[in-house]
Amino acid sequence: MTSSKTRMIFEAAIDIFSERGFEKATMDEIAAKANVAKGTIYYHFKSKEELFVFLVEEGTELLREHVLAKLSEQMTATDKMRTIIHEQLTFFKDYKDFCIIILREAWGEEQRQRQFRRMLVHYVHSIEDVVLAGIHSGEFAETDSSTAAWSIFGGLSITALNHLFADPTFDLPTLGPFFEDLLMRGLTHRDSCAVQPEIPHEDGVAPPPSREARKLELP
Amino acid sequence: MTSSKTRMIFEAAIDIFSERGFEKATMDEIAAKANVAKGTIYYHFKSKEELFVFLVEEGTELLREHVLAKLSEQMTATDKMRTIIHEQLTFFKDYKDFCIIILREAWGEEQRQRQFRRMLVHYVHSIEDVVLAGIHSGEFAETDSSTAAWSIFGGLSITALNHLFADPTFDLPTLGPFFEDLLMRGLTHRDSCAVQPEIPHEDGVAPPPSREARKLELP
Amino acid sequence: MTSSKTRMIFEAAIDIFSERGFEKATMDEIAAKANVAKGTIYYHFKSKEELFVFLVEEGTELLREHVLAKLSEQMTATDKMRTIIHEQLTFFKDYKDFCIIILREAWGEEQRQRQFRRMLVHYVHSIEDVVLAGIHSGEFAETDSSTAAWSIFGGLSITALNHLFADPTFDLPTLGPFFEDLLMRGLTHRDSCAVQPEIPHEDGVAPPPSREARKLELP
Amino acid sequence: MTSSKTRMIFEAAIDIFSERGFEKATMDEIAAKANVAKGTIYYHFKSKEELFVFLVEEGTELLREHVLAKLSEQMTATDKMRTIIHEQLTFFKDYKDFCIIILREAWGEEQRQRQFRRMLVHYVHSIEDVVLAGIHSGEFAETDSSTAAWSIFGGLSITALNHLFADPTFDLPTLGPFFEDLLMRGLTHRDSCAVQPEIPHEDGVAPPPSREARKLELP
DNA sequence: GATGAATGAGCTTTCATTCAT
DNA sequence: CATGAATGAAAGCTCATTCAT
Repeated sequence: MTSSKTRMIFEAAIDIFSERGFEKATMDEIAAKANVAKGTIYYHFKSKEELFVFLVEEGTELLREHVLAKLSEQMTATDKMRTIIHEQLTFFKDYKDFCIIILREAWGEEQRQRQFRRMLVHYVHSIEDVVLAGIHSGEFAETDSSTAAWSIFGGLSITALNHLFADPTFDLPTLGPFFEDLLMRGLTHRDSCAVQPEIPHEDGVAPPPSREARKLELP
Repeated sequence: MTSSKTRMIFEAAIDIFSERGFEKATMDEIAAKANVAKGTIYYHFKSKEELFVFLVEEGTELLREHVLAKLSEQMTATDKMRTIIHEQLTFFKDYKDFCIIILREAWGEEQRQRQFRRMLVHYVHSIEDVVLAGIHSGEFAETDSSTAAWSIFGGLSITALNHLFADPTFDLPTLGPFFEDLLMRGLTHRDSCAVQPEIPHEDGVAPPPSREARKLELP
Repeated sequence: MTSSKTRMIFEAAIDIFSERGFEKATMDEIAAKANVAKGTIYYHFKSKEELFVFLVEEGTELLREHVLAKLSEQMTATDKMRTIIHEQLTFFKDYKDFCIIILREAWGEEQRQRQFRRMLVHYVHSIEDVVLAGIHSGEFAETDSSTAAWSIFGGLSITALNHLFADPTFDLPTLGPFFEDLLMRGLTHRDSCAVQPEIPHEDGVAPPPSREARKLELP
Repeated sequence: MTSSKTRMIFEAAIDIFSERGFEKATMDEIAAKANVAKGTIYYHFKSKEELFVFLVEEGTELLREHVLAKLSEQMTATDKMRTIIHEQLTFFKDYKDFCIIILREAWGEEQRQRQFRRMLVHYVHSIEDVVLAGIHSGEFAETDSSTAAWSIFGGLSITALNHLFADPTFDLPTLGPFFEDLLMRGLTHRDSCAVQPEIPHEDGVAPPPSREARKLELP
């Protein structure tokens, strides 16, 4: 990453890979966007695959560091989890392209895809650690921590991805509170216990607004 | 789907597409697996893309029907949600290949990918409907139903996908109870309120087994 | 040509061959236009090439008969030539598609192209016969009759073809008088001799009207 | 045309296209004849069509320049026309392949064919300009200049084409005098008026040799 | 007679990679 | 270090022809 050429290639590659996907991206296009000759890419990276793996490793590591940097020892598991949610959304907002690459290119039996999954597993383990800490501290109920961690990661990612494709300008961190609520208290959060006594089950009472109409009205 | 050749092509296509991804899959390979000549595929489907879209539409619709068929009017939203979780996992177990295709091929700006997302949106709307019904009935707390639905779909899918790649023989429905718990009551389920008194959360007491070691110990 | 199917195929083939050319025309398209199954064409014609040759032979023979039918023994060579010009133009007007096929498909070393040229040679010989008769009778000057005949045929055909592509509705026989003049008396027809004494070669005098402006003003 | 590879491809392409026609010519064949890899053609030309159009534009322009270069301001229209006839025949002799391509590939509604016709029209306009100048100067009689020009071009081309296929070694310029005569004075040339008194038109006297026998006996 | 599903050879085009400069 | 012309394997797709019904 020292040479400016390497940097330019790196950035062009993220752009092109996220836009086209690994298979459809061409070295010509990357070279053109990076303003270098095609041969130059091969001077710096052994192959298209290596370029991709390099990029994916850097990116996943960046995500991991971005999120972990915000966690401190003193936080409760709950606070850590909130932070994770918020920071992953922020990261996806800032590195939209990379977010797309992550979900698109990790699944398959190619070498680069296995490598990619290894990186994801590494990241998700960081989430799982928080889950485990929470269980251990009593904040969280006993559960399968791995499933919980992947579920959190997957829910955040797919939702983000969906939003990004539906509206590229959408501000992802906006979704944070919903995720926190859903994740910490579930769909049925009977908050302070004893609350929510008068559930208006009656038919027709305050019908839920049409799905189309109410998408995302923040409180 | 009447002709047996069409059926053979269809099945071979799922196989190959899930194994290789859309771009890497070749018509030669599909033809070979389907035991038909390459031209035969083109006799039945206009193009590789059309074959893929057909397959994806059939598959997504199958998923939707598979899940919705198990929901009945009398169920509470909570029961419906449990059913959705269980049935989606069952479907992913039975149609593993298709599950892989879903997450891998829906993200991008190609025509087939937009079409694919349209199908996913259709399915996720069905989940969202249950969320909305639950909110309406008071079973669920107010929240952004769309985010909740995508989160459920994404959490289930990515977790399933991860498991399938880690261990193709893994029995996905096993994860159901964890998801139900996580989804309905969140990480912090203080069930019956005031209950859960004797959780041995004391530090150091029965430390969670090493992450690698305990993956997925069902209760 | 007895069966109605054969006739339908024949007509569809002329349509398609003239529109697409031999190579680009497909048996599917011909079958569709003829409202028969593809196999039916092969029941009546051994191959695409045979269908084409059949059509070309019929057509060229038709042209030859169409023109020759109008020539009578009593006519002078000059009148015969006028008739040939007029009738070929009429034929090209009525069988536009075939006219296109003629010039497009006769040149090459494929079997069908040799066969096609044989047919053309046959037709051009009929023209040459009139030239020879005219020379013999003293109406025409001595010249190479073959070159004259091909020149007449080629001049008429290419001009017609050009007009047909520029304006498909153009009425070809309109061009007859120009051809007759050009052919019988040449560009420099000083009819009654003694005419044209003061050739104004001076530069710049009365510039010729713009080409675009005067196209085809009939007298 | 700078690179030697481009030149080699260009020349191979003319060869193959003229031999096979646009549709039947294959890029493999062209590559083989040019002694380059198939990919190399695509490095220099975007597509088969572009290669063809390039070749056709170069060729038609070459024909036009070849002919126009021999015309000088001082010439009379008659001399110019003689020159055009002679030079076009010379060109067709030297660039036989291209001559074949011209008449074979200009007729149709494909993009390349329209483009081709545009080039032909450009060339024929140059002929028409001479016709117009002759009419203006009084050398030529009034006539439709466009029809005359296309007629000249077509007569020359088709006749040449026919000869080339009948005998590839035939020396086209030999035909020049016949064309000049035919074109300038028509079939019925009563030359200098009153001249040509002793044309032996007596019946039976020196009957024209059988058509087959005398093809092209130059005076 | 007529059909149309099936075939596979053959085509154009793409693109990661190499290498002489 | 950097370049970009050259490569050739591989891919998607077409279509004349066949043949069982």
